[in-house]
Amino acid sequence: MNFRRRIPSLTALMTLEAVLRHRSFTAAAIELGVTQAAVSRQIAALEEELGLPMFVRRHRTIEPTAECLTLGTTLAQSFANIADTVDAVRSSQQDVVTIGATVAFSSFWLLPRLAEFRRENSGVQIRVVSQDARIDLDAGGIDIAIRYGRPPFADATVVASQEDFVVPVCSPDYFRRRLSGDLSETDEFIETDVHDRSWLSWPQWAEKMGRALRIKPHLRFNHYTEAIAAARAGQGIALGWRLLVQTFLDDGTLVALEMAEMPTEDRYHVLLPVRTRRKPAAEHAANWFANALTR
Amino acid sequence: MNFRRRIPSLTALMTLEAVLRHRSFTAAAIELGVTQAAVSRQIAALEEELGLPMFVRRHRTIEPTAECLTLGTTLAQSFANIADTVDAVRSSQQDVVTIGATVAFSSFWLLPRLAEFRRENSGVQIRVVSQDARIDLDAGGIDIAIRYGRPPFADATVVASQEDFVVPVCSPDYFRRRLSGDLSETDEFIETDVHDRSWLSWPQWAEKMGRALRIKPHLRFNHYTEAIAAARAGQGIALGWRLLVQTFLDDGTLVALEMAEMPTEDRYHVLLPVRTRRKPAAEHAANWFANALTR
DNA sequence: CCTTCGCATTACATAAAGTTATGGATCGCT
DNA sequence: AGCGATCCATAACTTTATGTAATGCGAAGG
Repeated sequence: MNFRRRIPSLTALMTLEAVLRHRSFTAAAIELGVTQAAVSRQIAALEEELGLPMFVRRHRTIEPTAECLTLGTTLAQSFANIADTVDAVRSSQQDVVTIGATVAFSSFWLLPRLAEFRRENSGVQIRVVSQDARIDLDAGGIDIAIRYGRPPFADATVVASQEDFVVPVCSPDYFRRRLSGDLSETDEFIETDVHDRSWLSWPQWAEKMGRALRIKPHLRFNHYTEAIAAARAGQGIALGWRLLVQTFLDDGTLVALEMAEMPTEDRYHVLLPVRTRRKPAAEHAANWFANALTR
Repeated sequence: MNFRRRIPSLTALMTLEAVLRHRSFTAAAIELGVTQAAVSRQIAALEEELGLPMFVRRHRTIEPTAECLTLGTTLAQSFANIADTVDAVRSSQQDVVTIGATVAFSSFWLLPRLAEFRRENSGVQIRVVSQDARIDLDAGGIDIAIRYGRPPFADATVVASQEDFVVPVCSPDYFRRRLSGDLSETDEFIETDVHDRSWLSWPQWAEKMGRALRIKPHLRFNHYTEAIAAARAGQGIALGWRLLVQTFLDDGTLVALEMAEMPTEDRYHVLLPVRTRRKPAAEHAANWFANALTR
């Protein structure tokens, strides 16, 4: 029962199964995410180990040997059984829903609403994965993504979407300290450095609002959460995405400097994966958050 | 069907199966031939990957989780299937040596010598593939070929070669019935129709021997074995390749009509494949038959 | 209290796997 | 006939996965 001694390299066997299915080293390499040379190496090593050819090499094509067909059939079945069981075991965590969002969205919008979600859905655990890098739903592991951008999304189905508005915000204290009136170059601006085309910087905001204003940021941060924290601490004016800063406007730790709010071109989307498995709990949670987002 | 993406490290899965069977990291490590630390590492990595515990660690003992039991059952079955199939594929070929030769060579030379080979190599099975069409060693499935022709052969390495001689042969009965002396047009000639440039027909023999003889064959066959059988049955004279008909000359069922034997331009070759894998048993058998051929 | 035992962890070593660059062979096309 | 395309093979080098030695921790039992 010592499988380690009886079975050749499982990497090579997995490679064999892919080559046999594709009838091509190159196509198998693409699926496996390695180079043709790596596949050639694995097949050669396996043939050496078994003392048997697996493929007859012909010009631009290969033919499997009888032994290869025999072995390949078993491998395909065995790997499918293993993969299915792994999937089943993973999804036995049926009641854990993993949500992916940006750090700012997660902090400002999602977390304050988790308590309410939990009260209404006591049987479901939420796990939050926050990262500013784009969440890839095809990679699996994420049940719901909340993404800022414009559809269509190759990896996702849009459950709901919500536009937003941008408005300059600052603390009440800063508001009292400055001269009333329009923004001017004597104001202290807080900028967030985000290298994403959907992001809005201060100069872009001024241009879109038609302001003849040369804005030189007084403070710069690489996370929006920090920029907003600085604004709330009275250190200047930051651009506020209404949906994200609404809780602070409500509790008075931030005030809007203008009545006019500029609509954003991009929107927030609640997304479900198109290619990876969906849990029922995840679909239910997605609907809940979609309602909360569009309310 | 991309198993590589769906299945965690197969090394870790194989480790899990062993740990579950032994209910012990340390005992599994011994079976796997690694250290306990390596096992600990693999299980930890798998638990991390799956996001689930596989074992509950207790004092000096471990208990598998329900998920571990589920997964372990599938793994044990899948690895057993793979191992059994690998074993079957290996042993189906390891001690079977397949020799390819023409039907005539197989019948007249090879088969009479198989008994002796078997006596001296009781662990090796010989399988004979006889066909008059050329044996392609590149196609696989043939371990040794015995081929009549001239090197070089693109698909083969020559282990040994042996020239032959051609001589007219007939049965002793036919020999007594004919007028003594040179062959004449009153003799009954048995011809074999073979469309191969290495073959020798009666007119070609007469020309090469400088005989002013118009030979019109009395009988024609498409297999040389039949031509020789007809000659032994007293129905005429056939061209005899010494190596092939030697056993009949020895047992008296055929006699040579002339002392002069014409050397053939082509030779017999014992060949091993250059491109497909060689079995140790096949190389040994090739040497045995090479010795027998050149003896 | 001390010892034992079995898993956990860390820093390091190395085997296994993968990559880049290049070659060879055999088609098909001009 | 020459050239280009395509697909597998191979060698030298790189990266990743796996394994090891040393040590630690914790919970029993004597």
